[in-house]
Amino acid sequence: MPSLPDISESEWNLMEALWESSPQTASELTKTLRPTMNWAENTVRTLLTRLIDKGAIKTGENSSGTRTYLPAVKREACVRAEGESFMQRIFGGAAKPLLVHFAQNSKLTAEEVRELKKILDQSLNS
Amino acid sequence: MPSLPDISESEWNLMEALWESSPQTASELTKTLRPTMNWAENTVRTLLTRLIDKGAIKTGENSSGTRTYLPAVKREACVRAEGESFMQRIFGGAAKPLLVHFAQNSKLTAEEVRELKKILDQSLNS
DNA sequence: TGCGAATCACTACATTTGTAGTTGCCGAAT
DNA sequence: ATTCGGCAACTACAAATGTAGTGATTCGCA
Repeated sequence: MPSLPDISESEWNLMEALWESSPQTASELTKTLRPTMNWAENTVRTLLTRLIDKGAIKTGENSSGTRTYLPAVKREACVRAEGESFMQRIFGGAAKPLLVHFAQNSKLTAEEVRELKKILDQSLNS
Repeated sequence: MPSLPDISESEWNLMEALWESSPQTASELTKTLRPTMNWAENTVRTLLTRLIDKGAIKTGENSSGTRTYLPAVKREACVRAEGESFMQRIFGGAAKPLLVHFAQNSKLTAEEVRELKKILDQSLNS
């Protein structure tokens, strides 16, 4: 178990951009994120450095010799870790209350409910 | 919308203790939390002060004139807020992917699955 | 009636996070 | 060669968080 790094909220946005498409250079990332985050490029660079320190991303180099960045951890694993941590913090680690909570607090379409029920079933016999 | 305060992880533990039983004095809380957190009483007091500043708790006084603390916000509301924020951060605000994720990553008993399905149904017609 | 324990109000201090700014270097276009 | 725009390395700095320590008050008890 590589024991995943702790990714902060701002950092998470960066990671999403990289999970979505990588490698990217710092300036590419800045442009990618501009619509949502509107960060200065230096902000992006700082976050990149921190993510490298944390071991969440690695670097490479593109054809023109510019440094590129790419994830060193899988999104799914990070999502699981975040989910675990959240479930622990708020629901004492119990999945059912969590599921009940979100089921009750969300408006779902009939179709979504159908899908979810199917998944619930699969979470049993498989 | 009272716009709930931002409660940190350590603070959340304190809140849980108060939601569980209140009012409590600082030293009572310290004892209550000792098994789980093992905090110095001053740590508890600092957190209490911060929670007051944030408007998450209020104070009273017990029969012997010692200050007591009690929640100023409802647990359910805070859970909803935390849940919203988590769902936003990790699942882009979409409930279905979140539910799918936790449904897939949890081992549930047949009974729990039954219950959840019922709740999913109710989340529709009501 | 001074003392030790409990209660408070302040202060402390390292980390983490959010969000940049500053400086130095390098290569391509005047 | 000068110059200017990227790129990279460092530095900055305030707010939030985790986790106490110190000093002043007070109140029951020896």
